[in-house]
Amino acid sequence: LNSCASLFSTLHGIEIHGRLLKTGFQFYIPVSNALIDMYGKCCGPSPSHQVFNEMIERDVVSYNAVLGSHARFGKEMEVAKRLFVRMPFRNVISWNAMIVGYVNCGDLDSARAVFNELPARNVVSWTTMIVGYTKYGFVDEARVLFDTMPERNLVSWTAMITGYAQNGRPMEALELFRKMEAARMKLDAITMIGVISASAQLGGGELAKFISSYIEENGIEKNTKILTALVDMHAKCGNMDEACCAFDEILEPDAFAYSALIMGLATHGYGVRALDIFNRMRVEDIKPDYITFIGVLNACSHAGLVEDGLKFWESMVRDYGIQPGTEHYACMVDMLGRTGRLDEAYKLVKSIGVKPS
RNA sequence: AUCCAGGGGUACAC
Repeated sequence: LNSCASLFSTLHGIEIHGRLLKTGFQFYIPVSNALIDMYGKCCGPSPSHQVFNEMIERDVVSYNAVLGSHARFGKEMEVAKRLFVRMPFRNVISWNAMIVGYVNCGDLDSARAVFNELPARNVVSWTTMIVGYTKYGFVDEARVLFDTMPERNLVSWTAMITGYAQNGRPMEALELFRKMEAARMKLDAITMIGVISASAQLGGGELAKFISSYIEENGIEKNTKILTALVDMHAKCGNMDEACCAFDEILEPDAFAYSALIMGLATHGYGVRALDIFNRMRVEDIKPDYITFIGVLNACSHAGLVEDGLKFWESMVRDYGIQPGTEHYACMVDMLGRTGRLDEAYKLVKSIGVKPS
């Protein structure tokens, strides 16, 4: 059931549910608890509730699992709160589930209120608050929590590093990375993504080399996300050869990976190569998205491929149903402007429904 | 090992 939950494999979950009823295993509380959790993760609160209601005897985990089904995405926090206050059992996990819900709906004040009331906070409570603050740009508030929490683990460090990286503060991200190193902590792939992203923002070739070899030497798992981050980093640090090598290591590149490579090639003026990669993406049947087209139009703009640019601009809306955003307009205006087609550029600006930036 | 926290790609000009 746990595997079904993490794979969102509802059909297998339902099949197992059926077998449990035949074998009588549903009367073993942990099994029904796992069922509640599986349904909550795969299908949402209603089937969870149904299993919960059919139980003869429930424990705190049963309540937490059904609470999680409501709170997880931060929708239904009203329901979650009602359940939370009338639950007969409650532990730190119940409180944390409420904090997660409030964080995920952007209600940081409520998250903080729950956190403040929580009698016995654990490392998850603290880390969830740190993530909440950084997600909404309050990096310094997050850092205060990070510095005052009684104990930190890998996830807390990663949350703080990623928070800095995502908020455009790469120096501080790397400073924490150095501290982890100095403390001889073992880093994992998720931590490294924040570190790679920070290095990409700094854009130094030496740093990029160091990071690459660090990943090799420490046996960091080279999954698609790591490799995509490396493509981006090498491109931003001016080493397109390394960027391409990283891309070639990706077994099944997705839209993120293609976009990172296309954008890197575009930035360096390799318009034709960028369009080549875009074409390969079509052949491999990977659906380009909003961001892919920023790279594609950017490639046309930087390489002066105006006719291609106009073609992709139309195709974007017609074939892929992507509504142009400010970035796409900017690429087009830039492209037309650079090649002296100023009246067309002007017409395009005037055609933007909303106020142009 | 029945329930809670960390993940990559985003335009132009200066």
